[in-house]
Amino acid sequence: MTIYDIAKKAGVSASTVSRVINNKPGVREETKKRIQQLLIKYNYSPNEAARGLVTQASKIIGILVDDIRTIHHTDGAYIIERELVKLGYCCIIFNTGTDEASKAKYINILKRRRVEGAVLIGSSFQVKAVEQAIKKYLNDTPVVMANGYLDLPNVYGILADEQNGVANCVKLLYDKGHRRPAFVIDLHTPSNLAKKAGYEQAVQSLGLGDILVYETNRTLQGGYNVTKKIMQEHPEVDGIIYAVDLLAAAGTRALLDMGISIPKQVAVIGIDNSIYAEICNPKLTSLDNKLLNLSMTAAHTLISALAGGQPNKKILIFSSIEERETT
Amino acid sequence: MTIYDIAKKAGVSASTVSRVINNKPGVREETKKRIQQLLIKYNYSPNEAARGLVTQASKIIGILVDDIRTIHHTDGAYIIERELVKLGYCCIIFNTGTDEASKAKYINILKRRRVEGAVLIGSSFQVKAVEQAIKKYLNDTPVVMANGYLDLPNVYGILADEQNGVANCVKLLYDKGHRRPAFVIDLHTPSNLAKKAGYEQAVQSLGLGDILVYETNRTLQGGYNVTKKIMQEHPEVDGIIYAVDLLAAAGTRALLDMGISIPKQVAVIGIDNSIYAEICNPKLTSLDNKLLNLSMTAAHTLISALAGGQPNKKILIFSSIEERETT
DNA sequence: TTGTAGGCGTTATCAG
DNA sequence: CTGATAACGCCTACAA
Repeated sequence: MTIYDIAKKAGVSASTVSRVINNKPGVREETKKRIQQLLIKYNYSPNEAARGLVTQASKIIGILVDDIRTIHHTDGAYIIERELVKLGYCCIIFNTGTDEASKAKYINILKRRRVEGAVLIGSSFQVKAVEQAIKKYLNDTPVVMANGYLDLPNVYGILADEQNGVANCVKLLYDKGHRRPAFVIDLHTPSNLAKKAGYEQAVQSLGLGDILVYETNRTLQGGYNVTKKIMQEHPEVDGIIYAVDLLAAAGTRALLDMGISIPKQVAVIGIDNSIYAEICNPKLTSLDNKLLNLSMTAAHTLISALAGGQPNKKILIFSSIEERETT
Repeated sequence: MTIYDIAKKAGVSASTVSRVINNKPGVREETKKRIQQLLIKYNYSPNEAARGLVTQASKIIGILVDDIRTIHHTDGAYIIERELVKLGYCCIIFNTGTDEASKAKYINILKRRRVEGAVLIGSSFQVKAVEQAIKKYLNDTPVVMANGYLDLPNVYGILADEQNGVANCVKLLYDKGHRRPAFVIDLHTPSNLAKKAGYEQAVQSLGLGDILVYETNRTLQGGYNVTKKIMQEHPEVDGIIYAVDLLAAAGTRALLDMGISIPKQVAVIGIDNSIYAEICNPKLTSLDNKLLNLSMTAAHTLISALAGGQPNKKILIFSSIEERETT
């Protein structure tokens, strides 16, 4: 069912039908009514692709998520979707994985779909390959990075101050008498590296001795095992900060299973302040990097840029520590 | 940059460029090379909307999610996306909320985008308004329902046998000596109502006395409060089944805070076998409704239908109980 | 091997 | 107030 079909049935031209559909003035009330009825009768729905072709506006936003295992990435995508749909946009969402080359590929796909804007969720987009792909394909399209930044004229970054945040976590432990903190990292994303840097910085400035950084993979088993390893190799450790709540949750359980009391003997801090932190027993103290705020800000930054505004190129969102039962 | 621009630079016609882009035969190797270089030099990317107009194929799949708070819905959407992107589709994702009317609206949006297929995630799509909207707008497009079904020729349903599953949970409690089970429900979705029916059926067939169904909202606080209420009003209760893991996790904590031992005094069972169940301490026994399997099956059903196959109209996925520490 | 012409479904710009 | 007509970017016969 096209506007031509409707036009024929109504005995008018396609342009008149188009006017009615788009609520343009200059159509006699009577013909308008007639056409509207036919539109309804035949369940006419405009073809947005054809429409976009002539208006040069796809009304599509591209969202790229680097790691769907990270609950606040997926949640963030939905938050952004919800804001943009209000303005009549539709969102195509891809999960790119952490591989650099494939990210560039997806940016090309966004170009082919002629997206009017893009949001890249996750700090791992902050790499050369993505920068080049944006320059190549999306250089005329506003791109908002949720927890990342690239120095390009059309790129806007919303960043969590994770380095300071983690440094503050170390200080919190210190203030509570925990002087031997360890740090657990999984992926080497810019975000995680910033957290690690915050840990190292605070440990050094407070003179807490050696840096104790342990690596694991982002699974409950990984968090569990690495925690046991830490305590075996360094029984003097009295506080552990984990790069994400998920690992902290597993670590908490490992400590408990080892008969270690929390937070008395060992304090635990997670990062993200996700639902995991609240479900955990004892409830996790967690660095709140303001996911919701960050995603909302990303959405509004994009909306502003889309409207021709001049949003801030770089916005820093301050984190805070949500204290619960593990510190 | 259009094929015309490239054609001009190459000194050929647009059709020749088109042939090269689409790898069609009948282009002299030399001109082909020349054109390919120009394509790369100018970062040409075909406009998929224009392409779709002429090929009558949007290569777009629509995914509708009813409730993004449900972690296995959002995860499911990503699983499905990942499968379809392999075949060159791109997915537009909307979260519709649980409101019936707005769901119909989104189905219309899918039509306007001329999606080639759709996946509806969540049992709450199993309603009249959606059925009518599909008939009206998507009657020629394969629609797969993840955990739902509607009796229309183009609709395929993948369903979890939650009623039996919950009945089996009651039996499990029974076998372990827990004879006064209660059930906690939040949303009145078809899925949750099936779970409730399973509970009631088993309680009756085992002759376990009165039906004890409590309602709450899907928050940790809700799960916590309702659990205390249950134990106050019915201290004889010795087992609680919660409609979702999230509530069970909160309930577990409430029981512990009341000094009730788990599972000795009161056993707990959640539903979804989500990560929440594993993070919880004690780890939750949970009804595994095979989310991953269900989403995968949905994806493959759609792919089969898209390819012109005749997938099963209705597939039942059998659940199982993952026993952990709360039973 | 290559080019021309027509059309996909719309909107926009003119005339009338 | 209404109707031709020409785009938008691409593909595909058909013709050369």
